[in-house]
Amino acid sequence: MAKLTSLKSEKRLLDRQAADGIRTHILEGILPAGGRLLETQLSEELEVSRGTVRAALAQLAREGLVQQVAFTRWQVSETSPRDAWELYTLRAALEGLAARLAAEHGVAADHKRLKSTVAELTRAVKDKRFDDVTDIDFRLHQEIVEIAKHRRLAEQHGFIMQQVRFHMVHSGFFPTDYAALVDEHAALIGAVIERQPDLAEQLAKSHNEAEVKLLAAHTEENPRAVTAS
Amino acid sequence: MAKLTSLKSEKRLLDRQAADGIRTHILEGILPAGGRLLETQLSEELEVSRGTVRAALAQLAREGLVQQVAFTRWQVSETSPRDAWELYTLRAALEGLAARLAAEHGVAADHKRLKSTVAELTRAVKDKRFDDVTDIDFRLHQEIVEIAKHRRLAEQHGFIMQQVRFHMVHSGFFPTDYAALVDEHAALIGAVIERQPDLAEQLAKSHNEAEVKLLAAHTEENPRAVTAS
DNA sequence: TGGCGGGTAATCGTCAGCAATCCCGCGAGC
DNA sequence: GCTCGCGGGATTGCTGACGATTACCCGCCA
Repeated sequence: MAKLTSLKSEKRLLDRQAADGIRTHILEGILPAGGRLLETQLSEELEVSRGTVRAALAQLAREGLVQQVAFTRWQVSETSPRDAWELYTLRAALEGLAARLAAEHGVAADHKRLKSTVAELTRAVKDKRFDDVTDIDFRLHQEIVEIAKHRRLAEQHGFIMQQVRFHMVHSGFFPTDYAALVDEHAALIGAVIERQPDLAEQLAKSHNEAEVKLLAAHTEENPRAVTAS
Repeated sequence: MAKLTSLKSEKRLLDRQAADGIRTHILEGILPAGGRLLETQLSEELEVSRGTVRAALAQLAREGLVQQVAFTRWQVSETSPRDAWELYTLRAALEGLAARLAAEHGVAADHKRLKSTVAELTRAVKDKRFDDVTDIDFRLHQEIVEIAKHRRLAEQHGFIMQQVRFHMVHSGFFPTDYAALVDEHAALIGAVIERQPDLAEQLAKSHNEAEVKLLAAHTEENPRAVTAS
């Protein structure tokens, strides 16, 4: 059952390893939003050449975590309410498609996995392990996308979710109504398992719209909480 | 009224110019699908260093036009029916969102521009200038996306449309029912102008679904027309 | 036929260095 | 006081050469 993980791609492609390292730092909030990134400094810390660092930064720029100011500097992206709106609307569109496809193409094994993850989510909420809740939430959505068997969709969704995570870390926004969260996910997964594509798509979209409204309210109350200089 | 176009970003960023050059060659079909790309050869032809060529190729790989086989070769992407399905389903989701937003946020000037482009399209079909029809079709969808004022959506849509163009060139698939094409676009633009977000989204999606069905029929009739070794 | 090993060719990664550009502070001039 | 221009310093952009690593091809051999 357990898949073999490719022996290759272990050590190789140094630029991607470099990107992984920088990405982790950004996603964990160690590097502040808007913070500057120096090629020479990174190349010393990571012990790779400047060229490799440049390749890594270009990749991260494509992922939306880093911005390039030509001839001047690299910096960690900043977070604005506008970004949050873009992320959630785009996420809704992508996850709507993913939910539809998953409802159409999912097989028994997929359904089993989804049920298991929902159960995990429910348990984590009951136990008030809220850090775990967030992780499981992300994983659940990722599983739906994987079931959709759509390479480009999975890639785009991954980038978007990375930015969502980044935005959450730097804006201090987290879900509040955990009961509703569980209900919405349970309903979505139910629609997927019962092979109701239209309903699944609709639920995936409305789930995201609910979040974007919460977020809007949050940024109203906490204006300019994080935006750097 | 006319905006000033930035004086900068004209000549600079050699790696992007290199990417532009290679991209054009690929999109025009000069380089065959699956065709190999040699760093040394490209660097000679473009008269830039190999490092710059590598940066350009990495960019094109992120855009989906080129594939990297680690330590071995770069090659132009190949086209499969699966790719076509991915492109059209993803495109439907993105353009659905774009149409909805455009219907919600579009202003009079936007509506005027859309009407003008639809008129162009109608005229081109009437005159049987079918090359122009394809270009105007692409431009119309791009205008809707621009009206949506959604940076990430515009970026993703651009990449997808590039791949759609690539796939059309290499699979020899082009629209056939031009009357229906004009009707569908007119209906979509009408919904946008009349500010009917739900209808606009629905029309954008069904328009794409119609195309994916045509494409499926086409690849049934012409199996393996282009897929290289 | 199937496995082993060497040769070749291409990419991956490094390095030193120069060019191009931007940022910033200082001083001149109004 | 304010604006403007002008260098100097810092950082990125790009190059060329080089060695390291890897994949592919092909012949040898059992």
